[in-house]
Amino acid sequence: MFRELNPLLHSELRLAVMSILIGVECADFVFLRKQTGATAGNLSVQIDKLQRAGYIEVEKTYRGKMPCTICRMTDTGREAFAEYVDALKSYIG
Amino acid sequence: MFRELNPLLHSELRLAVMSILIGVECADFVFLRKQTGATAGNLSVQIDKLQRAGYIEVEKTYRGKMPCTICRMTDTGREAFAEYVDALKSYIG
DNA sequence: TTATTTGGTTTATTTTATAAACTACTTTAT
DNA sequence: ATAAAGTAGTTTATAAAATAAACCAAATAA
Repeated sequence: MFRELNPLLHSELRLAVMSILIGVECADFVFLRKQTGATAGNLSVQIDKLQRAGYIEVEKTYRGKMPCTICRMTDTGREAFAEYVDALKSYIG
Repeated sequence: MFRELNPLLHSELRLAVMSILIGVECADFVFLRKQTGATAGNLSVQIDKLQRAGYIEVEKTYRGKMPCTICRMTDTGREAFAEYVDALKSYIG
């Protein structure tokens, strides 16, 4: 009856990050922070979890002299997101 | 951009309970347990939280000699659920 | 009558989310 | 040149949540 909700995606902030990344080629830390309104610490932790799960790739570069963390979704991430959205529908119709 | 997700509803089990209750007049503990596959302890705790939030009403009766806990959604619950579902759409399109 | 099952609740433990504090710089002002 | 303030994060500590394990009271079955 109810499909299981991937706990890695069933988190407001991680879901927001994935929701952004699914629509763009990539996004940096600052952009994600502004779009989500999250604190830097929270965002840092959640990005890490998504990366460890293989849902996103994280590239550490510099923009000028400033550090810049770029995130992009992986195919695995896309699949997981699609499945999560589908599973959600078993709850909210 | 992203609407806030009511943390009381953003929980797999509580969401499942609400999802069941929105479709029926009422449902008892045993039914909810079977439909959700949750443990009794977990279900007990989550029903309590939904009740305290005013999202469901809980009636303690007996079916024959056996205790029977009947749950039904309140108007407040219906509103909260509708808003939650709506907010979710800002994430999953 | 003594298990076993049913229908739960309570308490303890683990996991998760979040905030606070910190690091390593860069930029601006003095 | 130096101090103060800002940027881009990470790490660590704390609060909150989910879950499991243990328990209880009554009913039923052996």
